[in-house]
Amino acid sequence: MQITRAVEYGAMGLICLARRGPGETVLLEEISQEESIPASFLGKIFQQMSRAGLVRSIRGTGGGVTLAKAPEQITLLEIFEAIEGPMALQRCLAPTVTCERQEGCALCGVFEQAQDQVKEVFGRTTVADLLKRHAAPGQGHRRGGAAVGKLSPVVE
Amino acid sequence: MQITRAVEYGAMGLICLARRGPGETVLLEEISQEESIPASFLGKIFQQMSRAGLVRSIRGTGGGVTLAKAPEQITLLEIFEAIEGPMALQRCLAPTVTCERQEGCALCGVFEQAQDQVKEVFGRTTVADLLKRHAAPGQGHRRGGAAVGKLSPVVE
DNA sequence: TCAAACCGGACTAATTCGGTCCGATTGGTC
DNA sequence: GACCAATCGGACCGAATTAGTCCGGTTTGA
Ligand code: FES
Ligand code: FES
Repeated sequence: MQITRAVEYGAMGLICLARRGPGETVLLEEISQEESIPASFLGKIFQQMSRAGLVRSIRGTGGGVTLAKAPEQITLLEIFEAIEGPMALQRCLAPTVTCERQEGCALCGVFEQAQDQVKEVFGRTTVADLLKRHAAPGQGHRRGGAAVGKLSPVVE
Repeated sequence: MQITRAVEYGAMGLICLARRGPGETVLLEEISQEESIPASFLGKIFQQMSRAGLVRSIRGTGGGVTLAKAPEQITLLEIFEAIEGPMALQRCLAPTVTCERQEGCALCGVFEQAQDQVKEVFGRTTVADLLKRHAAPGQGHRRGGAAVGKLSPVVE
């Protein structure tokens, strides 16, 4: 039950791309080195993000990848779904379901609530946000985090 | 990135147990059949929930398992963590971290927000809630669910 | 003492994850 | 047109995780 490396790498890749000027094309190899992500794996990931329309990729000499939209327009949810497909926190929330029970099942109702929350967080977080927060170091995120029942006020 | 069967089965098992009278001991075999969960797997799962103090298990003739607390006192979060250990939606949120980056990393900050939301949902949902919703069939949960940006008002 | 039940750990099969490899394709450059 | 630079696409592979199974051990009631 963990976010995969692919998504993590994908997001890092886009942040790295957004850090450059807008519309700049960068070699995959360069991103790979900068973020220490295996180049061939990163290639795969960018392929998927390209198909999803998040980046544009240019082949041939002088090619590379560019953001296809402004960093403020690319959400983490899009990145996630570009790479993993539709989010399904539990098997019964997937497009094709294999579980009997189904109708009137309480359990997947809760899972769906949880999933909607995750989607909401991912959906409101853009690459620009990530970049901005990345640029401002100092206080790491760890262990000051809101515990259950005391949510961190992130937006407003 | 999915909730495991073990957690799903664990929750179903407890719901099944709660459906009986309070303090009633039930055979694992019985739960297994009722919920069509492999008996030996279910045994494993109840072992872990027993160690976590969610159920009490009685061996020997006439044994079985009972809820160790009232259904209103057992949250889905407890079930989850009894079975899976501490929740970590991403590797950097785990107790022992293997990722460089760490301090000032924007990405896992977002993941932690998402995780806190999930914990909040799971933490407020008890076995009693699940049972109640399970008992009231009719409207399944599917596809009426809140989309991003329009959260379902569950508790207030 | 015997059988009913859970306990505990070792084991296994299937699936997913985290990549690698390589040939094909596309586009510049000379 | 030859050649090189880059991504594309799919096949492949090893490791880890998931989803169980098995079996001998222990506890307990009859
Ligand atoms: S329908 Fe499969 S767990 Fe609810
Ligand atoms: S510290 Fe590992 S992804 Fe943020």
